[in-house]
Amino acid sequence: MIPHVNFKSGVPVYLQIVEQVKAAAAGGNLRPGDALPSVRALAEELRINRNTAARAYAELESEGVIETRQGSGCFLKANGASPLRHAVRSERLAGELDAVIVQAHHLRITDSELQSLLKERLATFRERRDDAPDGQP
Amino acid sequence: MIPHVNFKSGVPVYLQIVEQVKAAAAGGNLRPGDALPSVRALAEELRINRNTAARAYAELESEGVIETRQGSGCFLKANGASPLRHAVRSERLAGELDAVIVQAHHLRITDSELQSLLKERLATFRERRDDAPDGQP
Amino acid sequence: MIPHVNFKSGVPVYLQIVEQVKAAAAGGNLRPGDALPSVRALAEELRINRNTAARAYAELESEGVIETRQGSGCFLKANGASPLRHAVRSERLAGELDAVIVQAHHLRITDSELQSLLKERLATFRERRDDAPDGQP
Amino acid sequence: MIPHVNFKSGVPVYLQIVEQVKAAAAGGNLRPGDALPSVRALAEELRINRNTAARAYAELESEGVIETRQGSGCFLKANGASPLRHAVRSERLAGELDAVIVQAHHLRITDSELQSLLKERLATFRERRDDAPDGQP
DNA sequence: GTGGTCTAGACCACC
DNA sequence: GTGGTCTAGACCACG
Repeated sequence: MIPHVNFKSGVPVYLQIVEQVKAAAAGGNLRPGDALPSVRALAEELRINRNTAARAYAELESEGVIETRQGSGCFLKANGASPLRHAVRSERLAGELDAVIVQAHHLRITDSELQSLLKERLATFRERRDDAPDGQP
Repeated sequence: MIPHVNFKSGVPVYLQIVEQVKAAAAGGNLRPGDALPSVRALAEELRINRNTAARAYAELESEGVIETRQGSGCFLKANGASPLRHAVRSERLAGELDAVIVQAHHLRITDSELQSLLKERLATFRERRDDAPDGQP
Repeated sequence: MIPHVNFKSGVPVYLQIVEQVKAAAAGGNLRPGDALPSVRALAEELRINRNTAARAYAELESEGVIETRQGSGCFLKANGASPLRHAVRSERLAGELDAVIVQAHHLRITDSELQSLLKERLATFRERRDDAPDGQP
Repeated sequence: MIPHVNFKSGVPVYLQIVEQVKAAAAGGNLRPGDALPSVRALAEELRINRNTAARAYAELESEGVIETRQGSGCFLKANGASPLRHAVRSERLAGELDAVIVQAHHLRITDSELQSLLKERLATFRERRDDAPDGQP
């Protein structure tokens, strides 16, 4: 699983990597236990500084998404029990949803269109997970 | 309509203002034609520099949310026809939704919980709009 | 290539820098690929704030004159194919020429004097370019 | 002779008026002795503040382009002898020409194209002057 | 080391 | 009175 970075987007490169690994984990392209490329391999592949790659992995580890085992590399962790209570977690998500709702309003997208869109995107993710039963094919 | 800012959140103050004005517009607390507080008044109220307030308004104007008239102040624009085609707009929103879905996965919130949450938040917004039929009374 | 700024002229410092870099590029003192002084070095040299220097470079980048690479510095871009059609470009220049013609009239400089003056200035520029075949030696 | 202003251009309204009056004088649409609209007529016509119109006229008067006679209005002055020596005047113009040359370079317009363009624009101005032998027709 | 962002103060242009 | 610009200081992100 090699992320793809856009140097001109203004979004920090290390964050682009973080987001893509998280998205791959959510979408099933990466499954618990799967190995990620080594820091130096990733750096070479994307033509980025090794520090930048290391920073992305450090961020992912601190978020509990991956696990680095000295000498063997980085691996996707199981989507373990979150340290936060369910109510807290859904509250956090509610904040993000509100932002999406606000933007939908300014994009003149109706409530029901938004709900359909969510349904559609969820289906896409589910499909992707089912198509990749053993991690990246 | 006076936004409320949190100086310790790390989120730039001017962006907090932008988001709150957009949310107020989407939630019905601000209606097209309504005047926003002047740059000076806002700055004094929030104890921030005038430039910070001005920057928030500049950003809102560049996003097409407000209109600024020299010497008279800033006013909420009608949520006019977006210059983008509908397909482009919903694609843009889909990207944001995907990010929410990814985060939901990492927060271990199921698809159906997410859908319920969206429904609930939409209801909250609708309610707010109906309670403020003439702007904030 | 170190620009020279005049603090009493009333012209914004950052714009003076922009103009001088553009003039150096046109006059051959700077050639594609040449490095510009770093933001910090330029600021120190001219005794200005780093932001002022950075703003000049930002403006130059947005005009497509230079290219800025994180961590390495700023470099003069090749005077690449303009995104505008030739007709549009010469129309834009015509507007500037008209302004010069108007001013010539108010300075009571005749048409033929103006034409000679242009010829003379063009020769000066050409000479400068020829004297600096490898950037400023 | 009623100028036309563009409120969205960012250029101060009073300066747009100044430039247009000067251009009209140079192009022959206004001739020495011609009357300009009164401050209040101009302000009403363009839907601008009377102060803005007055400021434009003040600027024109201080540049020696027009003359205000209390009670009778504003009139275009003869393009009187400039207080500056010829050398100074052509030096000033040379600076403006240099700026045009630099921009021509960035617009990838060749030296000879620039010279032709000047010739063409001068011809246009001359023609306009000849077509309007008695001021605005 | 590099460039970029956010906030701020002073000043200006406009109505 | 209104909003806008320029310069500045402190801090951050990146390589």
